Amino acid sequence: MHEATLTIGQLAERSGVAPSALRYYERLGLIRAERTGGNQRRYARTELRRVAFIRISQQVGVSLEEIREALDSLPSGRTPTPDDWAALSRAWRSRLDEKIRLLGKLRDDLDGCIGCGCLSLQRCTLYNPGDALAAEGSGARLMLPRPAPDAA
Amino acid sequence: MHEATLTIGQLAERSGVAPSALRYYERLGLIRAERTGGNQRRYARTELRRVAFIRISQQVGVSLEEIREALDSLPSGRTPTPDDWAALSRAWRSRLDEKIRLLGKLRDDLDGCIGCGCLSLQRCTLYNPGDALAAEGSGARLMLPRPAPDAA
DNA sequence: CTCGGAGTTGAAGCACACTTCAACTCAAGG
DNA sequence: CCTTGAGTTGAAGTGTGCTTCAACTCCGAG
Repeated sequence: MHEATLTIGQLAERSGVAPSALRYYERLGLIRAERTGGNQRRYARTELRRVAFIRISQQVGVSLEEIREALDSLPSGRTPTPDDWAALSRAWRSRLDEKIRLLGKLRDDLDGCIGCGCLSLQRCTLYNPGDALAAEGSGARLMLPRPAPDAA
Repeated sequence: MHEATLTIGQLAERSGVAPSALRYYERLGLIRAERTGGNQRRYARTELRRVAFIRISQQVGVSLEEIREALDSLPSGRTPTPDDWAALSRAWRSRLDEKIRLLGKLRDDLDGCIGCGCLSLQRCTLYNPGDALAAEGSGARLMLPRPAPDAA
C-alpha cells in the first residue's frame, strides 16, 4: 500500500466522494486519471487536492461548471505548486467574504424586518436592496432572481 | 386597483416570483388562495408575506419541504401576527448564525490550509473537523457527506 | 356582445449533481 | 488457474425546483 497512484476506490475512500461522483467529475473535466493496461483509472495523489477543492467550493455554492473554469486556471504542464493553489483560493476567499457579508445582512434585515412584522414587500430593505434591481420595473422585487445550489 | 385580494399575476409581479412557481408552491402547500366563481386564484395580501419568507429562506439554503414545515407552525385559523412571524424568524436566525459561523470557519481554514499548500487531506482541519466524522473509519473525510441546495 | 389578455389544468421538459443498473473485464490472493 | 471483489461503460433513473406547452376558460374594457 501507499503506492504512487490511487485506484478509484482508494480516492473515493480518502476523499469521501463516491466513485460514481468521481467518474462524473472526470466526465466534466474536473479531475483526470491515468489508465492501466486494463483500462482502470489510476489517480495521481495530486488529484486528492483537486477533489478537496471541488468539495470545498461546492460548500460555498459554486457550480461544478464554475469550479471547472477555476481549475482550468491551474498550470496543465506541471503539478500545481502551493502558490498556484493559493492564487485560486484567494479568489474563493473573496467569494466567501461576499457570501458571509450577504448572509449577515440577511440576518440583520430578518431581525429588523420580519422580526417587527413589516415584511410587506413595500419599502422593505430585504426586497428593495437598492442596487441592481432598483430600475427593474415599479413593483417590489426579491433579492436574487434565482437561487443557486450550495451547501447546508 | 389596490383591492383586498391579488390575482396570481399581481402576486407574481409584487413578489418577483413567476406565476408557475406560485402554483408550484401552492401544490406543495406553501401558500394558499381563494377561488373566484370562475376558478381563478385570489390571494390574500398576507400571502405576500409568506412568499417573502419562502424566498428569504431559500437564500439560506432551506428546502421547500423544510419551509413548508416551518410555515405549518403559523396559526391556521387567524392571520399571523407580527409575533407569529417573529417566532418563526428566530429559528431562522439561529440557522443563519450557524451558517455564517460555518462559512467563517471555512474561510479561515481555506486561508491557513489551501493558502499554505497543505491541502493534502491528511491532518487538515478542513477534512478532519474533529467532530461528527471523527470516528467514521480511518481515512480522511470531507466535511459534509452531501451538499444541500442553497443560494448564491 | 365581443375580443384579447390573463388565468386554468395536467403532463412533459429542463438543469444540476449525482446514483443505479446491467453486462462486462480486471487484478490479485489462495 | 480460479474465484472474487473492484473496476469499466453507457444508459437510465432520482430529487429538487421550477418552466413550458397545449388546450381550454375567465373577465373586463369597448
